[in-house]
Amino acid sequence: MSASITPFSAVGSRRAGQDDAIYQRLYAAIVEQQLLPGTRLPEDTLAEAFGVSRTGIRKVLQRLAHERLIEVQPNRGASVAQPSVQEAREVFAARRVIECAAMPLITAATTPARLDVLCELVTREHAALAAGERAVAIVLSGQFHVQLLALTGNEPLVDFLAQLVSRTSLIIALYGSPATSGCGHSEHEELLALLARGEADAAERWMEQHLLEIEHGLALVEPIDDEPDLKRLFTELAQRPLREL
Amino acid sequence: MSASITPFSAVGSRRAGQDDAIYQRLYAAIVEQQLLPGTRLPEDTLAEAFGVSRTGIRKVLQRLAHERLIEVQPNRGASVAQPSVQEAREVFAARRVIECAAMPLITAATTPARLDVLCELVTREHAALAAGERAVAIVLSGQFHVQLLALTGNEPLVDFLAQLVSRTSLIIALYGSPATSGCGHSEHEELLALLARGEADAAERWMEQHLLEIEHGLALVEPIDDEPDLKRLFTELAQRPLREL
DNA sequence: AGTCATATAATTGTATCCAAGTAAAGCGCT
DNA sequence: AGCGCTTTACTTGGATACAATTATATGACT
Repeated sequence: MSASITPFSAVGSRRAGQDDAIYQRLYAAIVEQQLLPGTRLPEDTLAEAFGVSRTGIRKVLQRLAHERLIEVQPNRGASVAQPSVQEAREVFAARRVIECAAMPLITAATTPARLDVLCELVTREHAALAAGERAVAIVLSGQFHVQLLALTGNEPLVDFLAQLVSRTSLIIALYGSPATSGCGHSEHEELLALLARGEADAAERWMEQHLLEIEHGLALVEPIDDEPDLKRLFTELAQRPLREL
Repeated sequence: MSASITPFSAVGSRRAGQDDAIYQRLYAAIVEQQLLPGTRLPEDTLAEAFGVSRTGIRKVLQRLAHERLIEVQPNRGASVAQPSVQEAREVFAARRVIECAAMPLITAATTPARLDVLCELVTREHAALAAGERAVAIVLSGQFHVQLLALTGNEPLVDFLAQLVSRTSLIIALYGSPATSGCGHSEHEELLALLARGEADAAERWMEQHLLEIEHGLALVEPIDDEPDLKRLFTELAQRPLREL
């Protein structure tokens, strides 16, 4: 019963074509962590699954590749992107630069009606969290950040942040513990309070702290490869004393 | 004798394919204002010109469309983008947010060797301007801004700014007078001096002023459509008294 | 003359086909 | 058993052919 997870950027006035639906489905599946990082995406399989030819699939994959949600190795095909530790750090650093710097503009553009929209997103986020839908909560948490920046009315900035937020979903999937639910419990509400009072500087500091907390809640260490891990795991397992289950 | 104008973003580790060369040529032609905004880009013509099939061309066009350098109307084809006045304002606003906010990071990352790289860009910009190559000067001026942000080492940010800078070329082509040569005469050197002295705050203020000056040097008014203009032009021309050439 | 409808030309959208490249399996050898 | 080579299967890369859509030009009608 998840709300429709649509890509944030409308990408101009390009009206939705046939393959746009395929894009949105894949996009949603990735950011909702149904397709985990590393999952291979063969063109044939997708074409068959969506009932179209490989041509249409390739267009969609290209778009996702440009948005860095999938990685395409030449002659090897596409798979859901696995951001490296450095990439992850850069994504967070970029988010800090943009979201903090835009905070004065956001505060200036705040109106009660617009606050309501954000408040509703927070409510839905809490509901998803309460229902145990962690992945949906992460997406909603990201949408909060995007909708927040949307108050600036600056489409290029919003599109770019939407991209960074999408990549953040991948990063959480890779480096987060099962407990990491996007942003902290009721932190977003704190920001709304600051905005309602028009405290731009405090809001900016809050955002920096908020993003730092999320980043520091991750285990940003390069995951070990499967090969040596398996070897060690087996020898370790062979030498382990037997224990009844 | 223009230096190779390559797209700033390396777009990951995706090694250059065959169509990447086509992309770079089209990219350069657009930002150098050889292909002016509004120019139609039929797939057949391009395919024939580059000696490849339409398949490869479409991939390139899709990428350019994603970067907002061309506009693709469904069933109508692609043409060089014509940013609206609002788009232009948003591009500049986005640049102000990013480039100003990143200035502390840039100042911190400044080293003499890196300043030399920037200084050389300024030199080449002046040389192009002196040689009357206005379009090249605009591109070099843009590269200065991108290389500046590259000091942060933040790839997502740099890629995004590169996109904004490219769009700035289009905006200048549409709303600039023949005199607008990207950035002011020897302004960039002023910034380098500030960076050398490590004055982060002054550098940030300088950048804001710099970008505002560029924007205000443009005639950001919606261009009149050709239709009524042509009618008026012809009647005006018909009633004009004859004059010997 | 102006306008609407039709027909034609041009361009894009999509599917299918063949070639090329890469990874994996199979085989023989040391 | 381990290592290297060859072959096979699979996947993508690119081109071509056909269908769909749009814009233009032509013509008849008001």
